[in-house]
Amino acid sequence: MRKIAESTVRRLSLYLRFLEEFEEQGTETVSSEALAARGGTTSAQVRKDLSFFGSFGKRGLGYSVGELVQKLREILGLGRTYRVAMIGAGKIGSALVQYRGFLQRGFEIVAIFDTDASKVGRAWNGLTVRDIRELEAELRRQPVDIAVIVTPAEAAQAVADRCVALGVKAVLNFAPVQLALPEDVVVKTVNLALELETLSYALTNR
Amino acid sequence: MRKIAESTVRRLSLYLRFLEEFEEQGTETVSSEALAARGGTTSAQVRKDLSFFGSFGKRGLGYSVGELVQKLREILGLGRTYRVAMIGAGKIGSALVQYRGFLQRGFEIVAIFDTDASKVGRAWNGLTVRDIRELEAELRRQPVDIAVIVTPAEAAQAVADRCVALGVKAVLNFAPVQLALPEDVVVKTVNLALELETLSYALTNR
DNA sequence: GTTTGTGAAACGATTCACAGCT
DNA sequence: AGCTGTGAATCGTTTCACAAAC
Repeated sequence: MRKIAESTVRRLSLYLRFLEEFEEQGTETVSSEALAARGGTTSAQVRKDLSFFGSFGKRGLGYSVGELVQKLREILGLGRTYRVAMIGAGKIGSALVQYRGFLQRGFEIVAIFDTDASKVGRAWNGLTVRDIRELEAELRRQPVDIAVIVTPAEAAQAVADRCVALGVKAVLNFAPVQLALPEDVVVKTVNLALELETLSYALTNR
Repeated sequence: MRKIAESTVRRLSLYLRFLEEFEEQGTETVSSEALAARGGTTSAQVRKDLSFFGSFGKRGLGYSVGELVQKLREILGLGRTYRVAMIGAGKIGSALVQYRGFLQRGFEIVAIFDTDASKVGRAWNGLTVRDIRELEAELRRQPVDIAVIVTPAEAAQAVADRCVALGVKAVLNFAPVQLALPEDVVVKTVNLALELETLSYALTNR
């Protein structure tokens, strides 16, 4: 498949959210204009984004909400369940484990790891926190698709390497470091410091 | 000042992180090539990014680490402290309040709000959780620069509007909604569902 | 009449490549 | 000799504008 820009994929994900809202409200048909208004973009952008994957609309009419939801789920690969390992059972890990949106969108947390002896053995949302030393044994027993890394900065690279060695092909990284991983592994880093500093920049320069 | 791309600002923030590491290691001088290697970009990119703000290097030599750190802090507006209100005292809010990086970079949380009566009155990291009904009174007594929104999706827009009415000029939004705010207000949204879906897309299309 | 789908044009960001300074 | 700073060239994304479909 032709290479699609990350910005396009992010917008598709947004469109899906809006379409689900329209669906709940019982709206059956939506124009690129309406979708654009909801998402702060332009109708041409919406149409171009969709056009990379096919033509899903009817001229003069717009898009069937249900059909487009279906198509977007397919495009984004949301038709299946992803198995997720959470690495780090600190505050953020704990918040993520309880985040409904995870399961709602088909991301199932199947294991949690930590180094801290006082956390190991505790039950979290029905899952037992395991010692990080059991990572290899556990992920061989039940492989995962995605590793969510919520460790301190110093531990992140090493633990990511171990996950990759175990066949993990996608990493969602909350540790404030730039992970160096093979390029066939997808890495998304959420870096709070970065977000704060772009806010700071914007506040300063206006 | 000339409009600078968001991607540029994010890279500057990354460079700053790397330079601080170099500083700790006692490195005094760094080339655009070295910075680029650390950050996964190119030397030309580094030089171009910096050139928007001045010329900080010495030809034939590179950049003084200490000087460049200083300059970047200035550019990013990190020379001051920002006062932050946390709105929502759920799991994520609680994780953020304890996040060291906040204070470390000059972002001081001065108030926490929630609707939940069982949370109101509790002390969190030395701060008392207040009833959201006190938002106006409290933010008038001690104005803040930034509101961090960690409420459920349904509550986010209304609470953001109230903050903006109180003069808040920057919002960091963790609620999974697209906030509609006046364009002189800077909004950064961290949307976990979006990150997961871009991972899903990348896993599917390769 | 309305709205899509899409080439073409405009715009913006990155990379190239080299003159100029140390 | 080495490395920056920056115009020019390239590449990628967004916007325009209109013919085609309903």
